[in-house]
Amino acid sequence: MPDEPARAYFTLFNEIGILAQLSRSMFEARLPPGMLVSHFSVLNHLIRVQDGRTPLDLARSFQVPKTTMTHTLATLEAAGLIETRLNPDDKRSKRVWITVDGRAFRNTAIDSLKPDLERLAERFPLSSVEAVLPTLAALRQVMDADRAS
Amino acid sequence: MPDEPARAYFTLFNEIGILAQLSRSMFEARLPPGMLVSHFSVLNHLIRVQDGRTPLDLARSFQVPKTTMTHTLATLEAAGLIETRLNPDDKRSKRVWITVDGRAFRNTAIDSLKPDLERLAERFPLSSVEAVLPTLAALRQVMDADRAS
DNA sequence: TTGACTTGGTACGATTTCGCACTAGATTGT
DNA sequence: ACAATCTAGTGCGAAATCGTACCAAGTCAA
Repeated sequence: MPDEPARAYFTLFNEIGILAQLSRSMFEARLPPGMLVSHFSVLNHLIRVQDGRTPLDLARSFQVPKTTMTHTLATLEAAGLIETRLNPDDKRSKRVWITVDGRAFRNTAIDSLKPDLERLAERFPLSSVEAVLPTLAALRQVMDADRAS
Repeated sequence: MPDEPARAYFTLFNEIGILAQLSRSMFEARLPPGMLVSHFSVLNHLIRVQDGRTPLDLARSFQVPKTTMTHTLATLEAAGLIETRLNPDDKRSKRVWITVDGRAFRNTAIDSLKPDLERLAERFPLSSVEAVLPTLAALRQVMDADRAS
């Protein structure tokens, strides 16, 4: 691969990294102190996708090591936002459930983020989001598959 | 803002976060043990943009707190990949220079990443990169400007 | 059934990342 | 000139993240 295309891929990943950083700051500025995007994302995922997933499931969804997920879940459970129950089907594993408090927390967080999104939407319209999302999702799928192999 | 558009923005940031995670893993698998993307990125930036930047400059470029950059630079300097000199124009600040070893390290890293990029390019062509890059850059600019205000 | 192997989860320690508080040097207004 | 303010950088402590090693439960094959 010649230098020029390689550079384009580097630039893409660089841009993605900085955007992840920027969105992280934006989100965390609105979350209560001590709450991080990692916590919010798990709660959001439990509602969006479904309750009752295993920790390993969640780790894979977010592409983080399972030890990281153990730690994140412990924090969420200590805060009463989730609860874990043993999985009767497989005694090695747990299942994670969001609590009433967890649901409320997630909804409040979303509400307090909306002003930021609205401001953002003025300069980066929904149509642009829809323009890039499929391509990014495709990239994710490719990288995901490659990683698994 | 109704729920539906809000969800699209959430999905976008979720996708960006996971992609950042995936590219991080991909890069770090090729870097020597102990070397992280944060280190590589700084070296790359010093070559791409220019030597002789101040730590604060770099922190802003990567959107990380300045204490984080202090730590990253200390690690790089301990490894002999950069050196810092006092800035005669402003005695509060330093300037960061990449060393010969640093340059070599960065070039080696890029070479060892190329196979991954080539494999990626088979399924996610350069044209797709070029399709999303301008939009992502625009999003970055908008968020950057918003943050500064 | 039993031994080899795989899978889900955690304990532990190292490192990164980050917020807060502080110092030294620069800048601004009067 | 000089006090108030701002800026660059670091020290320190807390938390997140992650790799390694480990244990318990499940699977598979002979």
